[in-house]
Amino acid sequence: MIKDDRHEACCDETCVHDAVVEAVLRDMPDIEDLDDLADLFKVFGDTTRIRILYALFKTELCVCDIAQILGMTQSAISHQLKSLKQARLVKNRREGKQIIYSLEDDHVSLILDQVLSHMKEK
Amino acid sequence: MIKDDRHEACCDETCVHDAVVEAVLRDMPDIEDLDDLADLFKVFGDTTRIRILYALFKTELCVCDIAQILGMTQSAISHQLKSLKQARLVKNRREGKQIIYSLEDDHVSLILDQVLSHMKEK
DNA sequence: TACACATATGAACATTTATTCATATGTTAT
DNA sequence: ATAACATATGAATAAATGTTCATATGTGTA
Repeated sequence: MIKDDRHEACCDETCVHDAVVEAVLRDMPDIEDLDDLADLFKVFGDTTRIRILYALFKTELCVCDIAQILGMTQSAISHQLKSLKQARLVKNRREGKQIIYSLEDDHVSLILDQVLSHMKEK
Repeated sequence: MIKDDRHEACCDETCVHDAVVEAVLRDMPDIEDLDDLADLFKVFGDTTRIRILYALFKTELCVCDIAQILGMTQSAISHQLKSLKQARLVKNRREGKQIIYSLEDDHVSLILDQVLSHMKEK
């Protein structure tokens, strides 16, 4: 029989190393900052957007070209470009009827390179 | 009246810059590699996981400690640790009843620093 | 002005993903 | 062996996200 209906004792007072926990909490960045960080990573965490970034890595492109390159709908691309722009990873300018997109700065490529090197390790 | 029921002409043959498109396609990494890359970013793209990584950045921790630090359920933490481990961002070892987690390598911190610097720019 | 083109956008739908709950696994101590 | 503890895990639920479809906006051109 189970007589212990309070068997979620785990982590109440038992196994937690209080000193360590407090030390870590003291040095943790603000939750808001970590949220912003996660949000930025989230932008990179989608195949379509990563492919767009790699395409733009080579040259600036209009929306049509990107859609053609990825074999996707103009609408889908446009939606994702909006995300990328909100995250300040790409910028755009109008040129007649077209709108030309390009990478915002070279942090993008640095970030991509960093993560790529992690992957290549094994 | 609308006589043109085929007005999705966009990007068919018209505005696409074929030469540019082909050039970009030639240099694009394999889709599979880009998928892997996106998957890795996806792991960073979650508040809980980012907070876990930052906690581990300071010191190795058992699951209970992490749950305590983040103010979350042991189960939730355990699930996320699994993701982090599959992505090879953390490793673990058993120590008695506890399992101690720590960062897998220092690429993690390099990646985080890189993205942080992008955010701090403006 | 009217039309065609390039892009943007809102709503709907489908899919993915994070957390919770209940329970299983594996370790230590009695 | 049994009980208690620390962690892992499967299923269910809820929330977030990507694509599609239809349509709107804005630009150049006849």
